[in-house]
Amino acid sequence: MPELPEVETVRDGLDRLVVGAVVRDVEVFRDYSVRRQDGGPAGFVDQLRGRRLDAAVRRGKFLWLPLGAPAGAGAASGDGAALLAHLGMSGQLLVRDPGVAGDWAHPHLRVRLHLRGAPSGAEYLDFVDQRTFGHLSVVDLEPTPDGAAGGLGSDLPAVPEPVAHIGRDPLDPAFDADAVVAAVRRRRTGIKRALLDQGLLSGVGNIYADEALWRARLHFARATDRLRPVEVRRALDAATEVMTESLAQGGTSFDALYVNVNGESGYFARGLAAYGREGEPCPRCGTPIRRDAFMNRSSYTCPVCQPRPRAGRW
DNA sequence: ACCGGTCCCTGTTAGC
DNA sequence: TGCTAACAGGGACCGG
Repeated sequence: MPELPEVETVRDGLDRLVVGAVVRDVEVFRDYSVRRQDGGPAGFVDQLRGRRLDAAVRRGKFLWLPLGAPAGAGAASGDGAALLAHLGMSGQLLVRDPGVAGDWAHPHLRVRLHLRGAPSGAEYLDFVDQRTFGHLSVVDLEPTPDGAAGGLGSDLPAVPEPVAHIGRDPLDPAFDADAVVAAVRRRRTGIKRALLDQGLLSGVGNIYADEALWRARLHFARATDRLRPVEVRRALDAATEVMTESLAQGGTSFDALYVNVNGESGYFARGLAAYGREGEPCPRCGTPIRRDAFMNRSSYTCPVCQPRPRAGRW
């Protein structure tokens, strides 16, 4: 599934390959993929057709392309609008070369944008999504409360309305680790729940939460209000490290005209110390990794490096 | 305001 | 072999 580093790889690809293009036409093959759109599928098409893709911006796992009017048309009103995308767990954005696009169609193609004037010469931007947890919509931009850039990839101090309540992610230059440490410690919950809470910080999913906690040697159930600041900081720094390393590996594995996100990057083949490794030896101490049910999914820990807190003592 | 549980969706895999 | 059930998971949403 696309984690933050994969989404950043996609953002970078869109920045290079389709920013500057005008949307000639839009096809929606699966209404559910635009379920968040005001006005439904017809509204989606109407608000996108004829607009120019002006930038590629990301915060956490949300990705958006601010929209401009095509050359010769009047200026946009207000803070503008953007094409917002969330890839969910199986979404892909595929930039199609006219030489191979032809009648090529993926079985899970949900939305197709027809482009004109892309710097890469690409003809289509395809949204492919097997499990349809992802979605696209055209939304209004609103100013950021702190006046800093809304996300990575643009200096525009604005974010899509659905992103406004999401915290910055650890790869954002404006990410304030000290402030996040303090906010985490004000919560009364477990550390993993806090890491996954997009309101505190964004972009950390189940996999990276487990990897970060393994690196920081913290059990997922440790109480946030009883952790020392240095321990919370260690978890945040570990999350940043894991994502930075993954980005370095994933960013080079995709073809220039095929911006791909399918969870099969090199990272998953060799980078994971704990996640998905039940029964396999901890890379640090050799103890078999343990799997626990947690929040209707799984958590992987080393029972020695990450001892479970005992009630009333931690 | 905070916190935790449930649901959305589909393809793959495990188990009977 | 064929069926069912579990599983993967971010975030909207809802009730306490």
